[in-house]
Amino acid sequence: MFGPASSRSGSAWRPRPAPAARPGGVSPRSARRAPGSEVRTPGSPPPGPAPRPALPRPAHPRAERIMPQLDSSGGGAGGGDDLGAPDELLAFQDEGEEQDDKSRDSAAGPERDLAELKSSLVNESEVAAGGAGVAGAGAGAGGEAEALGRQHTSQRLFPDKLAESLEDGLKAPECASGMYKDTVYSAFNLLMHYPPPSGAGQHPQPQPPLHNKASQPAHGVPQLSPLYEHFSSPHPTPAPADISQKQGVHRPLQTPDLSGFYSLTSGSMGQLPHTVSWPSPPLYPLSPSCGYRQHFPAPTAAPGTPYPRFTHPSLMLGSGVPGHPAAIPHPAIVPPSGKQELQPYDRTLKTQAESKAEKEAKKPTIKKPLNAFMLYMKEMRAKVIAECTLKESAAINQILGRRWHALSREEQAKYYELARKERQLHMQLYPGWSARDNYGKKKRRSREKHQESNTDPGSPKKCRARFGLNQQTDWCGPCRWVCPHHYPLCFKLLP
DNA sequence: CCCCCTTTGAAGATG
DNA sequence: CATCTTCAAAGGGGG
Repeated sequence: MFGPASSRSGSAWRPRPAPAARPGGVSPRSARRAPGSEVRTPGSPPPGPAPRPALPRPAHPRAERIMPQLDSSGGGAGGGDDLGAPDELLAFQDEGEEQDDKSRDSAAGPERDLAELKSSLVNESEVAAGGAGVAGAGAGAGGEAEALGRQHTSQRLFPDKLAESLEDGLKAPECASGMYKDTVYSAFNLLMHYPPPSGAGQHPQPQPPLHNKASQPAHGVPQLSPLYEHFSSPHPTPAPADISQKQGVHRPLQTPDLSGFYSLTSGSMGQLPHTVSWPSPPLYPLSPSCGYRQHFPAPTAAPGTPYPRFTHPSLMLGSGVPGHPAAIPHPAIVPPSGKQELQPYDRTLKTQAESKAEKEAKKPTIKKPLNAFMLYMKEMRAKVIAECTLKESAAINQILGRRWHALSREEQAKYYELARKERQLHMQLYPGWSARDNYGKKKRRSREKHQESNTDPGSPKKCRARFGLNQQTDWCGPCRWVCPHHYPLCFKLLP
């Protein structure tokens, strides 16, 4: 068995994310938005993490967690038993079953049929789960609510344009099958969010300056770093940097071996052609108390120096001099806005007061390390885009989610392992960092907006309680979500 | 310009 | 302790 470990309880990895824990095949977050998905069968597990056996808590709050084990003798899920688990079956629903479900659903009405037809092209898992729900304990009104909820969700989440896009994209059988199997584990192409500080591509080929997504290759052709080129090809050729299109985050690639992450000895560094005069080792002190900032003064480099996007956190923090090339952001560190920082020339246009205020406001943000699925998405997104001619991330992510569940245990384990190393590296790079640091930076506005609104009916739970509805079988979300069953009641009672 | 959508997993917050 | 919430990536779309 394997699965992500949790530092929270110091417990073991749970076997696999159980799709059954998400009625209607939607995530908890989706469930909050999709009325029908709130319906839970009495015996069904809550959407939260499954109970896990306790393990010794690591000394460090963010200390290493137990890795997913390919060993099938692990507790709970031995051998292939998981494959027979109901929750797994849901994830592996195939086209045939989906067709049946769709046919069943199509009898509900033309309008719903249309919405279902559109949404089901991607939401097979939802449809399948809905069908399962009918057969399950939640049949009846709950199942109907769920179906209607899906309809509403589909209409809301996939307006015509997107639906058409999905239809086009999913015409390729591969896109709809959810059984993408030729996932090639490419460790180097995965994470490497925390590159060797030398910007130490083995190859001194110039890299494009930080650019926006307009300059990205169509359909997200993987942006391989020099390191990737080095490791993946005996005759590496210049390649564009691995750039986070949206945030300009440069994520050069590294060896998945953790030792490769950190053990950049002076000898190994010497082999790397420095495009900037990065300080000599130690480059990434491993001790949390090493105070690496003291070790790494801002490197000096001529303007236009290739590989300008990576820096040690300290370099980022200390690079406030306009025009100074030392402003090389670490991949995990981005301006709070999530946008690329102004280029030096732009910065010079700002007044000193503005710059000062901006500097104070724009303390760099250390991003969360990517989890296994995020790493998987990062690697496979380009493939899906190419195969399905889709561009919209929401649709692509749905496909990726299904493919993720279709992955074998071994394949998933690879990503869990990479994610574990990612966290470990992140923890060592930023010993004092906590995910709490980024809390509220995205949703603050929304939350504030909601708090300002006195008419906000609150959570579905509160909504149910307010109307005396059964928390288990009834759904009555906030009125803004327009519950097909209860919204008249909501609208009637709420101001 | 900013936020939404959509996915899973990790982890902080809350009751 | 169980549950809820937020944020990681991505990029088109919409207000």
